[in-house]
Amino acid sequence: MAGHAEGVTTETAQTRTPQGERSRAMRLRLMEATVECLVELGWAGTTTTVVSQRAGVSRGAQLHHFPSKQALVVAAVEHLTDRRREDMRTAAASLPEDQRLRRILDILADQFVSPVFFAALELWVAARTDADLRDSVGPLERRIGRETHTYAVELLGIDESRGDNRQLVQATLDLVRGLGLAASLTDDTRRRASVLDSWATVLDNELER
Amino acid sequence: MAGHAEGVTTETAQTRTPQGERSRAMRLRLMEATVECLVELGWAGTTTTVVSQRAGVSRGAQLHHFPSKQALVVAAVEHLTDRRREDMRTAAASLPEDQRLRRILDILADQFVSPVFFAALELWVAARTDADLRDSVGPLERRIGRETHTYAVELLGIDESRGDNRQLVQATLDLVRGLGLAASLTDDTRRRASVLDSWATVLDNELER
DNA sequence: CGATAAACAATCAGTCTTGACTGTTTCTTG
DNA sequence: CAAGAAACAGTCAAGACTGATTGTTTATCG
Repeated sequence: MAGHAEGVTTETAQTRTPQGERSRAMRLRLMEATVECLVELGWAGTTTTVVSQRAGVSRGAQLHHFPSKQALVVAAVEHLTDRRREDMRTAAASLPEDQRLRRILDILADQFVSPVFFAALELWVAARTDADLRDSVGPLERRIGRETHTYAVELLGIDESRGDNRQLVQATLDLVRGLGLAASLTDDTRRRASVLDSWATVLDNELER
Repeated sequence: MAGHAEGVTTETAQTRTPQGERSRAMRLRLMEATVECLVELGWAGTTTTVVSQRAGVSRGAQLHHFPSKQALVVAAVEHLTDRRREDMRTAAASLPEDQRLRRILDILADQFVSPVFFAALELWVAARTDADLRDSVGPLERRIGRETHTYAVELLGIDESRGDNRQLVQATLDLVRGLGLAASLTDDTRRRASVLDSWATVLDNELER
């Protein structure tokens, strides 16, 4: 119904969302659905069909945005890193003065028992035996590792160049990764807390400040 | 028994292997092939067909021994635990006197960067989102965890009830697990060695003997 | 206002995996 | 030695997943 003389562009676009906006929202929905699927169904269970259904996006639209499962998943990983960063920033914002070190460990450990980590874990493991995926995930994971490391150093407020500080931070991150892996199969919140308690005192003794 | 004609049994069985023997050998081949497939191809790539081909066993024979993929994989996990135990025993047998602690860490860490661990990792992750598999793998993994823990305590020659010793051993095992996970994607032998170096000195300081 | 291009929907064909079925060989037992 | 049971081989049908193809709607530009 082209009311032949209306303000053409201005008035017809009353409730219309610009295509760029919709496109971005759709990409976001797809990526978040991908993450959800990874967490709930694992790598093998995360089929492109399931993702499209969960995202409420038609299969064609999905393939328009992400031409392959590979592309979809890689984008989802990218998206994941942002969420990880955000989570950490907000948690770190409200750090109390007392037991600061112990709280920092909790923040770091939480990174590796969260659904976000489980999704990343699925990718991680799948990438081990998939060359293409490894090429995408490997560098990305290294970048995240470095980011997390420098952020941990920042939180702890230590000088990396002194003594074994650098190795201790790395060990801490490897430790929480191991704890996260254990948590993926069994809920061992209590054990984890006790291990972190001990580790906090150890770090307090061993870090050079 | 058929007195006069015993030549029958003895002579006809010249090159014949008893069926129990063959059966066991075939089961073993299937399980080892399963482990190999898990390591090289990952969980999704480990199809029953591929396993049977690699084991040189017909598909029918395979299904005779293991009625489903589930059964095959669970059996392979059981088999895995034995290999893990053996590996550790043999490695621990030749422990030198000097730098004993550091060597012990290597033995433990090797457990988690070996193909054996990678195969177990595939199962571990797959079990997270597969209820049936989790019921089989969960208890088993806990058992192995306990075994490894007591063995580590034995190697270190410490009293678990003193101080934070118990937590420190657990942290050590969680650490090497985290290191193993990192190693699955990127070969970071050097970094791992440096982290373990620091960890050794930490343990040396913090363990109560 | 008309045309072009992008976004989207729906369907379909090819491939792979699983586990069941049927027939053959090998061992054990009376 | 014969009969029955177990081990084994090969084939096949059902189901699922991926990605390509074709047709329709929506936005932007001349």
